[in-house]
Amino acid sequence: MSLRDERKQQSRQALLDAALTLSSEGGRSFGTISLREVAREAGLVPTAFYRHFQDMEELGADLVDYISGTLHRLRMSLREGFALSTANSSSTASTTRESVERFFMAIDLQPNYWAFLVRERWGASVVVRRAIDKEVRFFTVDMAEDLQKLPAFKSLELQDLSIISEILVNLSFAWAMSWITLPLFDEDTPLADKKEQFIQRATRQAQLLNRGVSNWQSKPEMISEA
Amino acid sequence: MSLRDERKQQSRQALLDAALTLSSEGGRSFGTISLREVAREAGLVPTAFYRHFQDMEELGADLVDYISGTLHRLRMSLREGFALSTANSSSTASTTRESVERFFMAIDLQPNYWAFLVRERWGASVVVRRAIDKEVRFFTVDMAEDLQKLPAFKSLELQDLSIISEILVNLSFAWAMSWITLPLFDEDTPLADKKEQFIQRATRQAQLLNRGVSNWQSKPEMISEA
DNA sequence: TATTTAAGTCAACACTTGTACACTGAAATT
DNA sequence: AATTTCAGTGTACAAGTGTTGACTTAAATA
Repeated sequence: MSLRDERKQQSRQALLDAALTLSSEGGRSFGTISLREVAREAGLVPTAFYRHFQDMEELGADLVDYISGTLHRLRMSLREGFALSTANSSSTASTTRESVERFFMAIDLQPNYWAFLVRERWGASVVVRRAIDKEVRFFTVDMAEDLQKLPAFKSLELQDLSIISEILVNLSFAWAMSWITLPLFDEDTPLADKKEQFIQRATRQAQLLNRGVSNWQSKPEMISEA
Repeated sequence: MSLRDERKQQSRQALLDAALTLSSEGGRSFGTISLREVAREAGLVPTAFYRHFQDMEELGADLVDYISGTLHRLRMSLREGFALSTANSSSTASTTRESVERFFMAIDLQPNYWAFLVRERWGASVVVRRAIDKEVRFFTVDMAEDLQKLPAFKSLELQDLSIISEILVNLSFAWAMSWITLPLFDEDTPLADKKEQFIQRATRQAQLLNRGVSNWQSKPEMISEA
């Protein structure tokens, strides 16, 4: 890569980072930040923005791609986490709890990334929504394929695994955002206590899902559709 | 109520409706609409806004209250729906499907209301977020109390019912928004087909949850925490 | 009937916004 | 060494923003 291209890439990244930073700080979202703000935060003049993106919509879509790529590693830990909790029939409550904890620890590594995806999944920009929707679909499919490789899920069809993955993804998004916004509310309760309580709740929810999965085909007449 | 108060109430309602309308139309959200826009849409001059609300934040919080009140009836149908599908152990797949269909029909009655709550749950305004969070909490508690009255849930503790309700609420929000945005994507597939497919997916997910609930206490040693 | 109250109006303010256009200057190419 | 490319600059403009203060005017009160 040439020197000029390298510098251009740096500016581009600065704009992406600026957009993420601004849409993450208190009480904002991607739809409320302006082109000028982003350029200012990136240390550029407003008109320089157009050298990298046609408009804010395009930046938004590219930001989704960037975030998705970075979160690939975190997907892995999420998969491993759920895998551990359901790999064998003798799974205990403590292993489920561990995987839930691992999930929240993964979120704490890049909370802004998760917050952006969850917030903008139904946010203002149509382009961004489409990009995230695509990513969620990939996420769901990947997880279904991974689950299929596990002993406990061998008997299930890929279609059913996709259903399970969809629940997991939707719940994960809700959990992630609740987890991130925990420090914001009820400032009278100690944060550590709130975290512990929340982990317990999420763990129980995961256990309930496990029950559903383990008994998925035990009464097949209830599954068949008319 | 005096004539003057009555007219004031009308203007107030016009402002609330305007805000909901504007934040519902294509590619917008509450954080992106301006005070002047709302006043204009309501047929008022910008400065008249201040006779009703201190700022947009206050309008947002009041709008959440208004929407929540109106959706009370829809809560009922959702409760009845899930109740029907889990009231007895001989529940079939078709009754689950019916309750899921009833849920989506309820959403179609006031899609804007649901969209507002789901979109702004993690949206830009902190005040609105707090208001919706409070409402979600009420929703969850109400549902837990209702479930407790049902035969199939009698053996469960209120705490566990709250866990189940939390899953249901989070999934319902995700379902609702996916349902509402169905017409927006993949315009090559017929809408009716997409709806049918989505209902089937949601139905299966609900069935999986039912399995989890029915087997919740069958292996109590797995529930106990360390 | 005379007075008060307050929802809605009007004009003006300081400010931010997106974008067009002509420009500079260093890196890349010839 | 001369020329081209192009990321970044500076200026400018029309349009929109929240909020101010003084005003009208019809309903409520006295």
